[in-house]
Amino acid sequence: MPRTPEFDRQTVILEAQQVFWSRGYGQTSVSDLVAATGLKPGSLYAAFGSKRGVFLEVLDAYNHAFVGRLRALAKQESGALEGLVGILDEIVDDAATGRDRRGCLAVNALLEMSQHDEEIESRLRQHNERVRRAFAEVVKAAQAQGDVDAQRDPADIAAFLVNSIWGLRVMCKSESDRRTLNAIAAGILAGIGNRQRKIRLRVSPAN
Amino acid sequence: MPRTPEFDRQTVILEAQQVFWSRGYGQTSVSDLVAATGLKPGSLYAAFGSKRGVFLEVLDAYNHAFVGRLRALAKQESGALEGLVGILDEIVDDAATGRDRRGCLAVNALLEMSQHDEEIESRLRQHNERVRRAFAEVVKAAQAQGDVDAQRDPADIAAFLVNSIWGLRVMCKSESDRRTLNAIAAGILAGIGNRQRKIRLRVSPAN
DNA sequence: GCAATACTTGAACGGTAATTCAAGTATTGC
DNA sequence: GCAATACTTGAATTACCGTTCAAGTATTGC
Repeated sequence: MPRTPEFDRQTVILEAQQVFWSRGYGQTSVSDLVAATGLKPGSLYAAFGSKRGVFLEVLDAYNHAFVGRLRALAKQESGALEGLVGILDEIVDDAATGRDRRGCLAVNALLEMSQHDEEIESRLRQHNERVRRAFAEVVKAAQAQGDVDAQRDPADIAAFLVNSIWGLRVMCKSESDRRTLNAIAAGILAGIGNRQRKIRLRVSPAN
Repeated sequence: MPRTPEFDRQTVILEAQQVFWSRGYGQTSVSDLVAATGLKPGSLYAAFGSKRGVFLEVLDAYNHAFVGRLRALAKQESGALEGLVGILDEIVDDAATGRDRRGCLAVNALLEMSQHDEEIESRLRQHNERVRRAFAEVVKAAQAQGDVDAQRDPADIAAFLVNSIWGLRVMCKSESDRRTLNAIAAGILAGIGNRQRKIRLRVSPAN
């Protein structure tokens, strides 16, 4: 009897994610979402309730993807530190290439909205905690593998890592000099106690 | 002959700064500025041209104040590292008290506007460079005073410091646990090579 | 094919924002 | 005091945005 919906919810969310990520919440109009997803306003509102509803789902999808990646890293039997360095390296590379400068969707949302939208604030706080726990698991694995000082609390190291990455996610908006970015990454590795430099950042061609 | 203007430009800018800092650019309406400054729309537009004009001047004032503070620190004959730790400590304390969670006006502006406003982007890039140079001067002083490893490039350490502080300016939006924040600060100090912990963070009462 | 179902469509609505401008008003030098 | 000056005022203007809804349309089971 009923007609079946003509769109795939997850596809729509990923398309909307691109727009929100590039332009932020406030600068994204419903018209932009309509253009990006192909859904007309009525369908969008039937499916998600509001522009804000779309955004909340986009945020959840974003967090889920990143936490999933970290959990996979923590489960591996070796290379946890290499995995962390890989993530750092990727963020540095993203900043140095500097094509879009979109930064991190969650950081952008936190700064744009947490002040005046309690639901988004608490949602992002939950996301933040999940990310930090996931990082802590990876750090714990790296400690078990003898690559990170086992004396220090993994949660503390994870908090420092998240802080540093968030810094890079801001930095990428105005800095694309690879030498500078590598120096920052080196400082971060020193901060997690990797004094011996067992792991080095991949040195990419000069910027 | 002419009537003299009835307001003090700097006072108006500082009042506007409070509003932009608390609410961000997009969420601040001209009515908010009218309410905060006491100037009516017509006077505001006569004096600053546009809402954006007010914001640019606010941004300049903000940068000028912070850079001035750093330069004063660099000129002192001793205590450069203590000064840096003091700034860190202040930011941590601000985050832990978490009364307003306004973070850093420049970071907020960078994330909100740099993508779609080239003039603001380049202005903030200049500000960023000035801040980093000023930090580098303080680091140089700390090196001369024997408190920071003199082998490392002050500019690199400064970049790492700015990155870490920007991270904290994001972190304060969703984290106010003092233990966690102190752990982050400890990581930052480890990152600038303060292994011996000559300087400790002031330990404030539990959160 | 047909009726039932519910998805799709896009024009219209109400609200709000930034900006302008013509009228009002306070201050100045003489 | 007076005329000249230019600052102040706030209602009006223009534009856009999120949201709704009534009409249209495609799909399904029979």
